[in-house]
Amino acid sequence: MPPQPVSSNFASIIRTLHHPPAENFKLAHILHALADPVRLAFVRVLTAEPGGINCANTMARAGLDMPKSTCSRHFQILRKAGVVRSQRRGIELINFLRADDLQGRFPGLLASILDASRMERAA
Amino acid sequence: MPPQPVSSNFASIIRTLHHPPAENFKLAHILHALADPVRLAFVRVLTAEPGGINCANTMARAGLDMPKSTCSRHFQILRKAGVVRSQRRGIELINFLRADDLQGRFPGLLASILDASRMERAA
DNA sequence: AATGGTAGTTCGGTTTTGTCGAACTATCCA
DNA sequence: TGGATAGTTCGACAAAACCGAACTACCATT
Repeated sequence: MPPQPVSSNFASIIRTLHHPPAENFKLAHILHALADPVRLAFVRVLTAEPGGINCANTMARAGLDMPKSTCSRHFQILRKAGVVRSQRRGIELINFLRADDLQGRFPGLLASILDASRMERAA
Repeated sequence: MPPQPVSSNFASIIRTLHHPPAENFKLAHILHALADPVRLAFVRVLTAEPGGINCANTMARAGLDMPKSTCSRHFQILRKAGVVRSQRRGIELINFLRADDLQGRFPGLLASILDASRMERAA
């Protein structure tokens, strides 16, 4: 086949950022996504950032430090479960909590987990 | 050392069945324990059995079949997280949901997860 | 107190899942 | 076109899940 002149660069965006529709959320996946202190900390940060926040700043706000690849993987798990939506804004990837989708699919679930998380931190 | 005449057989019971006190529950452990369809099914069964239910019957009521060792391990994870209390009754091990302890430590958490689980099943 | 039966745990080997550095891709700016 | 920044993917290694087999605990009978 002939060589591609320039790699069409939106293909990879589509490949990396697939978000499940709310009706396909699986409870087990959501609980697994939140059953990790790092990811739960990320979600707590996201609740305070309705305008979205990028990966590196999420780590900083959570007071955590880790390799970029690990952070990326944590966000990937949150994304695949439906907890987070990510969209590119310029050079960075902005993450949003899918609070409404979660509330619609499993009412009260996220709120009670976040309550529990804050309670545990406060103790 | 001198040979033990008869192995003191309560030691192993203490070894196998250690239940954390409610104030030591970790949210991440509880979510991890419940982030598995099999264990979540077990917990749903336990909610309907306030008098406790043994391992084999829990599987049966959940409509599941698996090796004993796998079932044992699932209950071990639930136990270590604090979701379940197990006590020997004669030949069998009876499992109870620690609903009150969970409610005391993380109010509303278990209820919302069970609601979500039943909702997902019903759909 | 030996035998046998039932309930469940532990062990060992294999498979799956998580972690992290290195290389790669996407985007912006000069 | 080059350099800088943000994040993803790859590959190798480490940790955890799975299941059959062997083991322990308990009860009942003899």
